[in-house]
Amino acid sequence: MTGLRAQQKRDRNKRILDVATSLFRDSGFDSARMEDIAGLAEVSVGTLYNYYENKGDVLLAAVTMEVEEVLEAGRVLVEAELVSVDGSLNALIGQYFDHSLVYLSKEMWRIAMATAIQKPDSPFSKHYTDLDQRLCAQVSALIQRLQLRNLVSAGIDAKAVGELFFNNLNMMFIEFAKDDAMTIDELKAHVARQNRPVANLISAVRP
Amino acid sequence: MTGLRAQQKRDRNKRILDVATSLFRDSGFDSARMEDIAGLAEVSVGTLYNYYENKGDVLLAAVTMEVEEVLEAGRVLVEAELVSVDGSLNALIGQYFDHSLVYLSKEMWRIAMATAIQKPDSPFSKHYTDLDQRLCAQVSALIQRLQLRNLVSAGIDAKAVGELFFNNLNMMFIEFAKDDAMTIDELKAHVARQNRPVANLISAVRP
DNA sequence: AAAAAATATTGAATGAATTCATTATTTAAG
DNA sequence: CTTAAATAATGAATTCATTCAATATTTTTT
Repeated sequence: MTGLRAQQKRDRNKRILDVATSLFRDSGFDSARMEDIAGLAEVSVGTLYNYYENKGDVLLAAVTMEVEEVLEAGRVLVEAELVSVDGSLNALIGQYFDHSLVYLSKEMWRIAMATAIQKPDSPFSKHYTDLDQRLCAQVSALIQRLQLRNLVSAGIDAKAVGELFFNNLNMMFIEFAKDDAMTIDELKAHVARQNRPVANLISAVRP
Repeated sequence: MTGLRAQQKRDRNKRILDVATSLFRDSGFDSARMEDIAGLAEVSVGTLYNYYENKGDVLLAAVTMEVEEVLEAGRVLVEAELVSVDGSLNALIGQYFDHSLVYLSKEMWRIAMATAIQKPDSPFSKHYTDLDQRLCAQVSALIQRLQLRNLVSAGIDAKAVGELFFNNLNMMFIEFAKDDAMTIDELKAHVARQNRPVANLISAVRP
């Protein structure tokens, strides 16, 4: 038995998250009022605030679900056949970007990222930051695996280079979210250009 | 003659900015109410909103002044004697970081960055983004100058590498602002480690 | 120098997020 | 199976950012 309370909590939480995600996507973040979310999820406003510290936190929770999926898909790619530094890196990063607008709008990303920066102590911000670190670790893991396969030169600090690549793609994703006119393909191309020189330099020449 | 209106505008604007900067630093962003800022600056709330679109914009204006100073100091460094890739890069970046907490608190940075992301169409957000681009261009300019001096290998895409370095330091600065416990020295050390492998790889071996 | 047009200022009104004292429900103890 | 303790839900009240119609000031025109 899970306990009645735990069950009810899970149910309410799911309802809140489902309702909020649709509202944010369909009406935009600002137009979705906490009262609306509470009403549609059949809880009171007070209860809503029992589950989430503030409106931004509700959004961050939705984004979080999305990133978990991206991480899982990325894990598969890192384990897969590795061809070249440039190729594998672009495949992984391209996958991140392709996944980003499936459930979420650019506006939702903007507000989620802004909230994570603005209130770093709120529980969901911490969770979001943790996801970022796992994504970063995934890029580093890719470089390390390429190194094990002798596709990256031995002397290279793979972790450091992975962080560099990740921070770059993360920053570029912020630029992408800020600019409604920018397409995913343009984003990919720009990041690929930035990565190329370093990817080439760290590539080991096969004996 | 400058015109009475223009003069009054400049005066009011200065008062608002001075008052707001102190209030944000001393009482924190949330505790500083728009009514307080207006009152101390001797204008009405309505007028305050004539000068700035929203509360975040007021903060962004303060941050903007600060970044202009950093840019100017950076310009001097880029023109100065260049020693090595690693050395020059760390000098420039270290300068950025050292300057960052002179007038502003970490909280002010967090909210400024969050606002710039969240409302990319507001005039001050555009201005802030523009400053970021100028900082980025400055890092690229450094790499290009190192290349002219034959300290960076000829074949390298200096602009791309500069962007990579910049996006990395920018992202790391966000992490720094999010973490109240992190010191500037820790930030510098971490970024230096991330840059080192690439700095070494692009360095030309002097003939 | 009066009138008209253009620009700015004002603060009360609005609306939405957030708080909190009260009330209700669930769980644990006797 | 009561009773007490612990948790959770509630929504009216509060607090602020933001808006806007009315008013005032400055500039331009005649």
